[in-house]
Amino acid sequence: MSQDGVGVDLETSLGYLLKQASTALRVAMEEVLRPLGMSVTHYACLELLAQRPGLSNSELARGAFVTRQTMNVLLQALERVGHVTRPAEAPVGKVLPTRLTPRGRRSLEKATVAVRSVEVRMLAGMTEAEQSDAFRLLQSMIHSLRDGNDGARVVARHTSRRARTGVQRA
Amino acid sequence: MSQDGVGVDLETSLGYLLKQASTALRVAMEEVLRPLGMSVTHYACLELLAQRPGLSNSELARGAFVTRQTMNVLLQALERVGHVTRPAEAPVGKVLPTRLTPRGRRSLEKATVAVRSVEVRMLAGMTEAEQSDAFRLLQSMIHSLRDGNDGARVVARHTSRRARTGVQRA
DNA sequence: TGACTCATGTCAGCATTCTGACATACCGTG
DNA sequence: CACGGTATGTCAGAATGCTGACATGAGTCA
Repeated sequence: MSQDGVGVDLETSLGYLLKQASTALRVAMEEVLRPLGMSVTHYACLELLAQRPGLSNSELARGAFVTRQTMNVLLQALERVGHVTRPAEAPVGKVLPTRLTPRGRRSLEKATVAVRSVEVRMLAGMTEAEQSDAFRLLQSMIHSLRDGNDGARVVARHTSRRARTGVQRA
Repeated sequence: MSQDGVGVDLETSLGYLLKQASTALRVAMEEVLRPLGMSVTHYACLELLAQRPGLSNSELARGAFVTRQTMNVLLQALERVGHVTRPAEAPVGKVLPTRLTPRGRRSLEKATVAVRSVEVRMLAGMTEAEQSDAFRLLQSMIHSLRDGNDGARVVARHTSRRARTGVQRA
């Protein structure tokens, strides 16, 4: 209906398109993961652990793009159902290295297949060369956003820890 | 730290990179929007209304990638502070066309500048041609994900629901 | 015209994630 | 060694978005 002639730049905005793509991907993943009783963050956590055994809570959080608090509650749940294990005491410092249990690994396997199929579908219609291009271009955007910062010297970024204080909503 | 030799495919996954890029963009936007007391969804709503006056609640929801319920509470808040207006009664059907007030428009203008700067930063280091490539590739991914579906006829999904009649297009 | 399907607006309850805060452990520098 | 700076794990409360559900209006088809 609203087909106006204005140079609506949402239609031409890469940022908007990026959000759209990411949303489509998330939805598609939720779709195939739901039957397995698994959320995207849930899957990301397991996949990270499979590929890098012994990651800590904080490292997992960064890898899954959530706060370490959020990852912590997820890990506690996963521990309860026996998908991961953490030592009762930290071998060094406070860092608790997490590992998949055989059971967790089996659970992951089904999920990996499902997720892989989504990624394959997403890449359908793109040549190898185009996939490489996409990879390179996305990396460029990420890099520019991360440290191509204006004035505000971002040093830490826990996960996104600029956080002045909460947003005062309208 | 954990730099194992395993062919860690999270490092080469376009899906993972897409999420990373989208997260970086969201964080960057929140950063510049926070001083203005505005969230990303909040901004998206105003921007949509500026470019397509008279959009309905549901159309705005689809355009901002949230459910219509979520958009509804946002609109009520925006109405309360006088940034948008909706007729008390629907001119036709149940659809309430929403419009920006002058005040809402002023509020948007500042935000637009801020957001534009983020997008410019994100595109820094990319040529025009590369930006076009990125656009085309993202569109391809979105399209493949949306209807390149495998048998599983999922209908549910308030948000990306069909949307033949809405903002969607492309 | 009546039945059916679909989209919309909205209320209410629930889930997930986030922000705030605290204690603690490591590391570099003076 | 003491100290400031940074990271970590974790608990608790708050915000944000989502699912469920309902009534209503419009379009379609027989």
